[in-house]
Formats: sequence, C-alpha cells, structure tokens
Amino acid sequence: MSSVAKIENVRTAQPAIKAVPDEPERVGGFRYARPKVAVDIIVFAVSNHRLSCYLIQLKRGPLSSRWAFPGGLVRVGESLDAAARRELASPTGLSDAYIEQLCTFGDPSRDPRSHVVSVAYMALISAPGLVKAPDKYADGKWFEVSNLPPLAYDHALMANYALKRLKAKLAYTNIAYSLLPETFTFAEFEDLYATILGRQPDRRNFRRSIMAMGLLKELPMKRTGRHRPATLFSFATRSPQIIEML
Amino acid sequence: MSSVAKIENVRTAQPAIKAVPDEPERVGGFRYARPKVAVDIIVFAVSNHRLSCYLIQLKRGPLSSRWAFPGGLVRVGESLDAAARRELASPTGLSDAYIEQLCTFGDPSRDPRSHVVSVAYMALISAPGLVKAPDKYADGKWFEVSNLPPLAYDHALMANYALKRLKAKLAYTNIAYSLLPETFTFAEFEDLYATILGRQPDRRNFRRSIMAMGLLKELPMKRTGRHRPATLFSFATRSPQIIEML
DNA sequence: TCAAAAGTGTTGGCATTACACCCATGA
DNA sequence: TCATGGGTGTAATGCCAACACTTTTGA
Repeated sequence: MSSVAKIENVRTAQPAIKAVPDEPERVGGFRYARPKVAVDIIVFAVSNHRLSCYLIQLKRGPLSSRWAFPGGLVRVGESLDAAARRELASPTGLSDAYIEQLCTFGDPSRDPRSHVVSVAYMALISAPGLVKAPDKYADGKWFEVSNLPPLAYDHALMANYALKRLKAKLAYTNIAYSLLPETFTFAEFEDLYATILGRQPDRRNFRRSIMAMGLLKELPMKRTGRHRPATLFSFATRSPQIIEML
Repeated sequence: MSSVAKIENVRTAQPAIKAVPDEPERVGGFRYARPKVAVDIIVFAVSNHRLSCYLIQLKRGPLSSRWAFPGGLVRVGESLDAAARRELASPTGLSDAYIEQLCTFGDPSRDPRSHVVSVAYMALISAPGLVKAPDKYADGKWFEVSNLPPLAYDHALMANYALKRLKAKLAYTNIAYSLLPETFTFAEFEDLYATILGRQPDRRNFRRSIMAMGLLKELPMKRTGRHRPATLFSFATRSPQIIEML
C-alpha cells in the first residue's frame, strides 16, 4: 500500500484560456457540480525530538490569517501527484521527498467560498530548516504536531488522518528513511520512532529486531562527540518498501 | 483507519443552472484546470466460493462497450461519500452497505474526452443477486475478481488497489460482516477468509482465534442440511472496528 | 575519575503452529 | 451404514518482552 495514481503523462496540448464561472452543468436532467480541484500537502519533519508539520497563514479570502496546510488548485494538464510535488517544492525547494496520497475531502461546504474538492497528500522530509513561505501566503512556519493552532477549512481532519497514517506506516514500511539524513546514529533512528509513536521502545529489543531485518547498513565511520563515539548507519535501501517493522 | 471525509452537510442553496465549458480558469497568471469530479465504486461480493465485483458496460463515448466500474459525476451540493452511496444504490438498491474511500485518480489523460478526477470507493455487500444495471449503462454483471475483462480508463489500477486494500483490511478489521448475511455458519465465515485471502487457514486454529476474540455471537439455532447441523453465528457488532484478526 | 551516551545476552512466558480423530445427520 | 461436512484438544516451538551492567570517550 504505497503511493498510488502514478500515471504522470502530462498533457502538452493547451486549450484556449477562458474564465469559467462556478456554475453547475446540466447533463441528462441532473445538475452536476463543477467543483474546483485542489491538493493540500501535510509536510512532516522531525527535529530535536519533536514531530512537526509546516503550516502557512492564509493571505486572502474569508479565512485570511488562519493557519492551514499549503496547497493549491490543480493546473491544466497536471496530475494530482505532480500538483502535490509542485506545492511541496514551492516552500521547500525539494523535489524528491517521499510523498503519498492520503485521501480526498469533498464536502461541498468545506470551503465557504465555493465547492472545492481537495486531495490531501503527506510528505516526509528530513530538514525542516530550508523552508520559506511563498508569496501567496502571509506567513509560514513549523508547528509541533502536538500543539497545532486552530486550522482553516477541514484541515484538522486532514491532520488527524495524516498522523494516524504516518504512525501506521512507520510500523510496516521503511519510510522512516525520508525523515532522516543520509547517515545517522542508531540512537537518532530509535528516537525517531519514539518521537512519532509517542513511546520509548526497549532499546535492546528494538536494536535487535531492526538489525535482524537488515534494514540498516552499518558504516565504517563513527560520529564522535562529547562521549563514546556512535556507529553511523544508513538505510540499506532508500525507496519505499513494505517491511514488518514492529 | 476507516472511511474518512465524513462531513455530510449537503448544501441546500442551489445556484442558477448554466452550461460550463471545459476550459481552464486564469488566476494569478496560472491556468487552473477545471476537471470534472467523479466517483467510481468497486462493489465486492462473495458467492459460491468466489470473490466477485460488479462491472457495467459503457453505453456512450469513445470507450462504449468497454467494461468499467459504475460511477458518475458528483452533483451540485453533494459530498463525495454521498455521491458514492448514490452510485452504489443505483444498481443495487442498497443504502447501508459498508463503503470506504480508496484513493483518487487524476491523471489528465485518464479519460480521453476530458480531464476527469475520479475518487474511487469500495463497497462490500452480501447478496450479489439483486443487482440490475441502470439505464445509463449498456449492461452490468458480476465478474470473478480473478477473471476480469479488460477495463476502461485506469480502472485496472483501481481494481488492483481495491483488492489489496480489501485483503489488508480483512486481517485487521471486522469488515467481513458486510460480506456475509445476518446469520451464517462458521464454515461460511471461514470460507470467506479463505476465498479472499486465497489460502486455507488451519481450521482448528482459525476457529479458536476468532472465537477467543469475541467477534462472533453463537446463536441458539442450527442450520440443518444433508449432514450434521451447523451452529449459526452472527457478528457481535455490525459496525466497522479495528481488531487484529489474523 | 566522573558523567554521559553506546552497546550488549539470557530467560521465562505466551502465543502460534502443527496435527488427526470422533460426531451428528440425511439419504 | 455410509458419505459428508461439523466440530474439537494437546504438545512443541518460536517469538517477544522484560531485565542491568559494561564500555568508551571527553571534560
């Protein structure tokens, strides 16, 4: 169960531009909605023992100054995955992060202005540093997941769902690789799990089971610090895999 | 991890009706797509030891006479879940089946006529009998999942995804209740698992573990047949629950 | 030499597996 | 009485959880 909707043939033919009113279409006697289609992206990162996600502050509209996940409308000829990657790259500059479709929210009243169907994505990145809010937002910053401000639209639902999914997938996939730098100590790896799952596993058992499944590759270098140097590790493979982890 | 996007406040205010061309909208210098939004629904049922799903035959358009999952455009003021339930009720007459959003497909070229974003749903019903294809389709019938015809659009992707999800959820939820009638014998229950998962569990161990977790309620009646009468069971609770089943 | 983090083995209990025979009925 | 599917118990195994001390370094 990994990212789906992988077809990415972006259409190149470009139809003429024309403004479209937000009106329904009548076909066969029924009035079909013409909702706008957006993607919203929940970007997770871990830093100093805290799971954080990136929020932007809305600039315009009836919800201006409220916090929300970054997102935007799908463009002409663009797939959903491509739109999500674009919305991720816009504040972070990252183009190859782990990204996964979560689910789609389409209540007609979820946006007070018009009917907007939004496809929620989750992205996992390792460095929460580099992020800068694009001009279309009033502001953007990282919030600890355990301490989010009130969110616009139905984004609180998205946040709950994303967190549940992240926790679940941590237990049966190797996606943790996308939250860690290229090399890391075992303690950092373990701390990632403790942080996201909210509990400290038994250190000996955890190390034993992780090492037994060959997830990590021991590197010949050590990280020296104030204390006993720690062996460095990297992931044996940095592509998403289903592995019974816990 | 159950059905999401549960907000169901259907808007009552109804804007004026007007035909909408399939053209992009220009906002802030970018050309935003105005895709149509559809739901497609993968209806599963089990009968005589086979997992089947319901397909319809397209009547119009460039893919006419191809097989596909039933589905249709979202109507004005309608949520995605409501649209999915409507598309399920249309051939089956069922309104309370288990239904769950799967994922959303939005490649701009997935429909040769225009950009259609489709939200895939899965539904589980117990009686594959009652189904009758609505007039908008040329035909409709049940196919064994292991023997599907070529499917229109990207519906083969949907089928794969749905099947994977069904198998996974069978192992950690009680959604099997929606594939069985109100009462059933233990052999029928066991056969459901064997059929969908494609392997025969050890009968004694399977019964022991299922009974130990209190999923089923033993009824005071028996089903008599040609042979030794079998105890009838029903589910202790017929609402979706997370339970480690296997 | 002390503080702080890194690293490591053994055991008991529990849960899962494997396995084969008797039972109740209708024909 | 026989064919057919319904229903059950026990022993062996493997896995997981619990548990505490030694090592290495920098200050």
